[in-house]
Amino acid sequence: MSLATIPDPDGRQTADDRTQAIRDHLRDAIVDRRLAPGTKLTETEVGALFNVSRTMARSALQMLSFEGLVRIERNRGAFVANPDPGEARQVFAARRLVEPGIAAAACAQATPRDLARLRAHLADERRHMDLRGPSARRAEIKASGEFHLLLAEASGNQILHRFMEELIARSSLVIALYGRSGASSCGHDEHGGIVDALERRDAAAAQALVVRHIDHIEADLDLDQGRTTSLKAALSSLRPT
Amino acid sequence: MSLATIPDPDGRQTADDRTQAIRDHLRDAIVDRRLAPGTKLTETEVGALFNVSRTMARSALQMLSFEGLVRIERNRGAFVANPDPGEARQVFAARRLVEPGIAAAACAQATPRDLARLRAHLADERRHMDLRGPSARRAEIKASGEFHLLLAEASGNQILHRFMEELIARSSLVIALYGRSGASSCGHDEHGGIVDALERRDAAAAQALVVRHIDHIEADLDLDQGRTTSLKAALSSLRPT
DNA sequence: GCCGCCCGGATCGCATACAATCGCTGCGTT
DNA sequence: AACGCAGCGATTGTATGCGATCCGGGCGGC
Repeated sequence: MSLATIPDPDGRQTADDRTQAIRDHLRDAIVDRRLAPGTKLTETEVGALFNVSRTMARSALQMLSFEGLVRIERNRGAFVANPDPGEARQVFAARRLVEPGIAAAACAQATPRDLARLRAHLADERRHMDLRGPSARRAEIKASGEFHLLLAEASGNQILHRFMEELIARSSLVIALYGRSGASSCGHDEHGGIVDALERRDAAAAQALVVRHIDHIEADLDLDQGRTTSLKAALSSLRPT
Repeated sequence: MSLATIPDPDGRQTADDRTQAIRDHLRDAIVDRRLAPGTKLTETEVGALFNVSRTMARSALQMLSFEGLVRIERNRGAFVANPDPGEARQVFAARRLVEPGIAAAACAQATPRDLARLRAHLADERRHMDLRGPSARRAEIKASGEFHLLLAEASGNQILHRFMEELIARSSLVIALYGRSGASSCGHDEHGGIVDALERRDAAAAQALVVRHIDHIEADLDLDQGRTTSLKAALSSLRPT
């Protein structure tokens, strides 16, 4: 029954913000699709799951709504976001705008430490790729997202990093929703190529590779599926339980 | 004494979210420098100013901290952000990355309605430019920011629009902090040129003009002033009252 | 006289309590 | 039988209370 457990339930070790921890757990659950899009997240329920009061649950949900992973309707409650194809396209349009620039910046700014972390991450990704099955696919999506986050970190710009955090989280949700399962593993080699470009400090190449990479990810999506009617779109907002 | 008043204090007219209104008022006050950077924003005090309880004040402050306009220190309180030159540079680096792309997107997506609104805004800006004095300068900074927001709106991408909202707010703060007063009015003609390019659907020109525009804004800043020591930087975090 | 320590006030963190709102169910009416 | 409406349960919106934490000032020791 438990969705996730706080590392230290008696609440001392965790030190600073427990609400932060709740938010992270919920975000993971959403991005991993352990929480289906459209699911209602009752404040009381969330609070009970994490052994905190509604205050904290509410706070965490509000944070997630800022990130676009949760939709809050006044006097109705919070629901796991259920991005329609249009929203999905916007997410990727934003990535297409932002990420090449981040790659270029990372080319100029990346420290050896950054590069090492990227390399280490590539190894992680390869490990996930060897596995099969739905949980492996989840892990793969998550790892793939983390690569882009590391890239943003390497750019040395905290603001862009935070933007990317949001974009990656929403992308993961979109991929989980609309991804054709088949080709999603193609990403890894492209990641490697990007790191190569970074190490050569070849900004133009890095940018081009990132654009191609995003193209590939988006091409793997099936964003035309729900195109029946506007009624369907309206219904998709309801909880599928 | 009153910082700002809620349109309808008895709290009916405002309809949906009062915390939203509080956040907007505070943001305006910060961006306008009616609240000096470093000022402590006590939950109780904010609540009293807007006739709400700490709960709402806290919520509004938390939103602002997400936007980077307020810094929250655990068990200490909320303070108006006091961006150091490094942070200022990150803000503008982010804008330099994002805005040209937005301009290009706007070239492709802008509706006649968008263009009309941009034109109307240009007229507003010209009106502000004719006035002199500190309050006029504030209005000018704000109007200048709104132009970029309209541009983001014209791009048709809500996500990018929200990113720009944050960047513009932080930019306004940075300009207010580090701007040399003299040349800031140069921006207007550039705005006009950008709209011209949009109307011609000339994406390349629009991008180039936006980049030049951001260059000019940033060139007008004096980001080397606090370069004495790291001690100075540490002290700048304290409240100047 | 200077330094470190302890204590008090202020402020936040979080929980709980009360009020407002919404959707739903069941009844009465047409 | 279908529609409209009123009461009710559930859930959120908002306020307040209590304990925890941190900063600053006063006191004692060195």
